[in-house]
Amino acid sequence: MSPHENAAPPRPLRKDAARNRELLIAAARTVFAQRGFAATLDDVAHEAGLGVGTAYRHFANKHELATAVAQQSVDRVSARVRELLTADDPWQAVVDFFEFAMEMQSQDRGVRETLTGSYVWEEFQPQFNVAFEPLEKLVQQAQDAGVVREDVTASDIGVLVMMLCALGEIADYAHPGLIRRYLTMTLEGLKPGGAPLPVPPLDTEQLFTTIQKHKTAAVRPR
Amino acid sequence: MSPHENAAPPRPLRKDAARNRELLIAAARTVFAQRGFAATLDDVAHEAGLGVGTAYRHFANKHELATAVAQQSVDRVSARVRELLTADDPWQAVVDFFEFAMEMQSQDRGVRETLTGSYVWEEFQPQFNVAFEPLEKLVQQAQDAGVVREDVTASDIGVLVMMLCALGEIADYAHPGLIRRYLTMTLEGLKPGGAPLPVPPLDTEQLFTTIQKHKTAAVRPR
Amino acid sequence: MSPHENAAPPRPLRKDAARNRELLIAAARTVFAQRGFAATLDDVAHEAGLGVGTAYRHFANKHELATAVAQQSVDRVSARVRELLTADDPWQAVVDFFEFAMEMQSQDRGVRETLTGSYVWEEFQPQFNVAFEPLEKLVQQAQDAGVVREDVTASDIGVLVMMLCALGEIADYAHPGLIRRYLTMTLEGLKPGGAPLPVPPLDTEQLFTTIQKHKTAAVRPR
Amino acid sequence: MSPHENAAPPRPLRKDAARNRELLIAAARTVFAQRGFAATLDDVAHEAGLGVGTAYRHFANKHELATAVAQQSVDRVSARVRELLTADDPWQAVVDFFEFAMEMQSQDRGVRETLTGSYVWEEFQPQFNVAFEPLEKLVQQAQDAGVVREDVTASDIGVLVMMLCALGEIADYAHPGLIRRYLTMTLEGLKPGGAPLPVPPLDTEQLFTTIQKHKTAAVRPR
DNA sequence: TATGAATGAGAGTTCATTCAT
DNA sequence: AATGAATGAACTCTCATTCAT
Repeated sequence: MSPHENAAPPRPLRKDAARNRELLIAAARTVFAQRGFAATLDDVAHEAGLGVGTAYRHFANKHELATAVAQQSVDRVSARVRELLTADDPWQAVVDFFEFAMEMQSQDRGVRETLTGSYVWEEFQPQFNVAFEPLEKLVQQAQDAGVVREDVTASDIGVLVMMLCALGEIADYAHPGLIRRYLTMTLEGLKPGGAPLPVPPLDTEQLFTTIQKHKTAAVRPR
Repeated sequence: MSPHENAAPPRPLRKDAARNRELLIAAARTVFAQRGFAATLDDVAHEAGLGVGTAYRHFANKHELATAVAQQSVDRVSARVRELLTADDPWQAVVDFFEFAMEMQSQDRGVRETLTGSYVWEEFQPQFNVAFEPLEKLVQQAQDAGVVREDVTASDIGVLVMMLCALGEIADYAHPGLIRRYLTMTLEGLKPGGAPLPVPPLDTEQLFTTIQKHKTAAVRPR
Repeated sequence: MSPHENAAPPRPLRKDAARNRELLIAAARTVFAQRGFAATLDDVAHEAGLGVGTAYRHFANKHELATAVAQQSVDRVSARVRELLTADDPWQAVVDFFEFAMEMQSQDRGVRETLTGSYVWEEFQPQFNVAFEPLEKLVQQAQDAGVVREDVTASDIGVLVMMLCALGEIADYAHPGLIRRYLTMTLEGLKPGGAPLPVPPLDTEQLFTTIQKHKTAAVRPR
Repeated sequence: MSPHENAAPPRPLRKDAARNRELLIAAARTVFAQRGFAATLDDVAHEAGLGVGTAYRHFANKHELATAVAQQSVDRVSARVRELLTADDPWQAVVDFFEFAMEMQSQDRGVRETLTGSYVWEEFQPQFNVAFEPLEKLVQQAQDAGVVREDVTASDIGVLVMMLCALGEIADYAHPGLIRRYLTMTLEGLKPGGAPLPVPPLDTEQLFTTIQKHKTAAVRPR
């Protein structure tokens, strides 16, 4: 690289710009975690020690920033699932996955609002798929081991996590731990030997699209 | 005896006014059902073919109208539970109760937002209790018949319904019927013989209070 | 030393923002001067060539802007009183003070509404006191010279100004100058030798509090 | 009068209608006295035990009712002045007039708002004149007795009363009696021997018109 | 005729987004 | 590139006045 770089600005992202992006996402996580997506972008920007304008330089609008936050969360889930793929006990791996997801949401109202579909956005899809691939393997392993009913899919797990998050959204603040009661019941439903499921599951694509559709109806950006 | 009668309405309400009140609640149900409680009172009023002022004559504010809508829904649930108390098959009664609740929420985003706690209000408590009393009996009957695990309570049913509603909120519009898949799984979790539940349930009062607290954090009336 | 400096403005305020703030206060003075505090903040903002939102960026609400306007007026009075303290003729200084106050109010319905107590606010008190200190000296000087009756206080002057303003409020627009007629009569009442005053005056604090109380009853901010 | 009166309805006012009119004015006096003209016509009507509609049957709008109230007040003043015309001591008569007016306003915020010009209306004029005629005589008597300066008129008295009322509006609630202090000073200004008045007074007509103009600017009926 | 329900323009305030500095 | 000031549509709620019952 020549030292005359002023001549060629189009580098992907200047170092401080990249840093600001991360600052913003971190601030957004903090703020959204506490007050949900109802929080102001002004608040997020100031939490990051930046101006609103800067936020808009990095993210087209509030939803995009929210999506970025959500993506990071999903990335963390992805990573965890991949770890769990190498676990010894396939059933425990499934349980651990649920517990990890519960742990995440219990800390973060933004995550809950995301998983409950109040606020996701189109650009979200890639990460979504990335997370579901290993989850499918995790489920398959458990099914191969005969500890999870055959007719259950990764998208079912996604749905069940979301339902549990809905509870977390309401009860976790006042009664942390309560969610474990319903997690236990939910896990019962995954074990083999239950009544046949009357309706086929969504595939990953459908699940994503469905959440999309919902949010579009729910939130109208100005 | 309607549970509302303790309220002792100061005057019987003029015939047209009573009709408009109903019109407003109906309109509110329609509008809130489609667009959630984010919808404007203006919209509700116009859906009812009335002016905003009229809405404000009947309801002190948006929350009160929302509460009225929610109360009607809860009343319908109450009534249904009481019917089911006389059913022959106690398990089927429980299933029917879930299906009724699902049917209701599937039609109505307002109901879902109510059950998910985004928008309930203090005055709501009496109805809430009225609905839970017979539900406790329903659970007891099923437990006496040995078809529901002993450690499950009415408040658990409430929580599970709420979780299923969260799914309805997202998926029902695009995939009506999908919810039956997860209802089936959920019901598995109620059957006797499952793993012990690691955490005690909330009692009815706690459940109500918890939903209250949540909503207070989420929605700030002006 | 300006009396405002204790306030310690967090930041020096960007140049354009500072200008807009002044524009707003100026516009507010103009608009409130003509139409009183009943005028809309929308109107004020547009008079300033700005949007409402801008007004709300600078002032938390209408009252705060009104207070800012009122403070400027009181500051002008303060300054004038201080000047008059050095005048040669103590009686003429008192007269000049009244005339200055009349001149001010005659131009400005906002000032009148302030002095008549329709719209003052808590934060206003410091300025109020700052204005009354030198006024007390002015009165004392006149009493030492034997041209004002001994039992009269600065708060009396305040009250009399207010009463004259009430007249200005009604008559000044149509009959500018008329107020001088009643000012003359009022001044007669200040001269030594009159009938004893049957009731003690308020002190400065009481006067302020009284105006406060009144306004609180009259105006209810939302 | 024939007993067949149903045949001829166009009598000036049916007895109960007349009674309702009085009920309304009485209620308006009560309500306006306490809360000023900011009070709702609904409130006035209910205070009278009637519906708003009835209020509108008797008075074209809020202002007209306010005017009716004001008229009664002025009538009471008129009557009192006429009484005082026969008093022995012409100076005391003037003093008594002021005291009567102060007494009235001290009880009634509506009166104050009327006399301060916040809320009078066109139809008011006749009563206004009726009140001023005897007042002129009262002043003349005092001047003939040499106890009031020659260049003072009835309209001056009106103006001074109004100014004192402005004080009452602010201070009377918290400091009843304080007004007597300023009444004393005001009366000093009326005694012969003062500095010449630099501006001629308004005549009654002008005074009325001036108050009119003011109010038109101040209050904009919708 | 009396009632009180209905109306709707308007007020104060918020906040996502734009844009001048 | 970063800032934060400006914008204005939108939202909730009030109340003088009208009108159906």
